Amino acid sequence: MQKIIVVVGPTASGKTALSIALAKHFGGEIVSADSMQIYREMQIGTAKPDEQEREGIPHHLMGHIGVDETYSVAEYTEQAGDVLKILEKRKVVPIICGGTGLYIQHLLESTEFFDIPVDEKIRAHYQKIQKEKGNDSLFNLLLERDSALAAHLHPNDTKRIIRGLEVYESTGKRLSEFQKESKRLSHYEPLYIGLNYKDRDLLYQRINLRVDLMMERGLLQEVSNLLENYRLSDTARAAIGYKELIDALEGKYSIDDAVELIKQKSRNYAKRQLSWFRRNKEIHWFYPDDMDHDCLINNAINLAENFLEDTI
RNA sequence: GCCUCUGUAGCUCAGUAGGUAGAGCAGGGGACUGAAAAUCCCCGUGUCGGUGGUUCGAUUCCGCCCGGAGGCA
Repeated sequence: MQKIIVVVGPTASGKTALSIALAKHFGGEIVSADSMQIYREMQIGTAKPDEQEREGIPHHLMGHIGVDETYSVAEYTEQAGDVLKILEKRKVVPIICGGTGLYIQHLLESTEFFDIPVDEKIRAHYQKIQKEKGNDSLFNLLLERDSALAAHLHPNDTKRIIRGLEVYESTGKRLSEFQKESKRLSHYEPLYIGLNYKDRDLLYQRINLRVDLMMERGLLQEVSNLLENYRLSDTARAAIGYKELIDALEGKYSIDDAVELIKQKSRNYAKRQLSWFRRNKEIHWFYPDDMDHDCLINNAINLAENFLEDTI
């Protein structure tokens, strides 16, 4: 079993600083679990730590993808698995740090990822059905083909419904079957450390402040450069802060409105992240508004120390 | 000063041909197996600006008062 320290939490909760402190203390290396920090050319808006902030700690899976490329959990799971293997051989403690719950879950939580690539043709076909006949008739198709999957999906959840239909059509097997078979014993032993604010308003204030800071650091410039020099992939374009400024640059609304929207979307996102992470009962939560910074770091280090020493 | 429009949920606004009201957004909770910074679901009592009047009953009609916007001077 490979022991792994995992730092999770909503945006702007202080994950980066904590992960670097942990890495320094244990001679560990950081494995990012962030669906947007993977992009090489996106710096400011993704709050990617620069060289100085990294304090010489190696960061894996950060900035290793071009903005013209799409990316998904599948690639992440595979690449992160490889990185963890290498770190294990080198006897280096991996510190996974990131806010993308799905990536972390697939990497660590007993889920073998099955290899069923996207089939754009099938996808388009069902999207057309959805458009012409509506959500309900699409949902009924899934009910016929994979009722177990349909049972826990809402009829409006077309994204997942289409994925279910796509898997069935391209493999002849139900997605719910794949899901059942994907359970396996994990060979990872994670220690989850979560960061959250007791006072939600405080977290939101931090988010607002950080967006202003991003603008001061030249986010607008970064976005217009990307627009001029690259063809952004759909996944890269979906990044909060980029999407809104692109729309503003294209004249849909003012830059000021875009900035407000970015704050809004970031807050909404933080809430969704929390609802994802709260589900994981193994997380040891720390609250920066309940404890001073050094104290929090020391407590986290102590927790990790016990975890790493303890050889079960 | 006169005329017109307007004041309803934190915000933007519907609405009640008189029986005390509902959407979007915000906010809260949840879901999540190859788009996940994505996508989806659930949660709406608020002196209907104030005050008098008409009425069995007014947020709705009428008067006055107080905000706001526009027009004429």
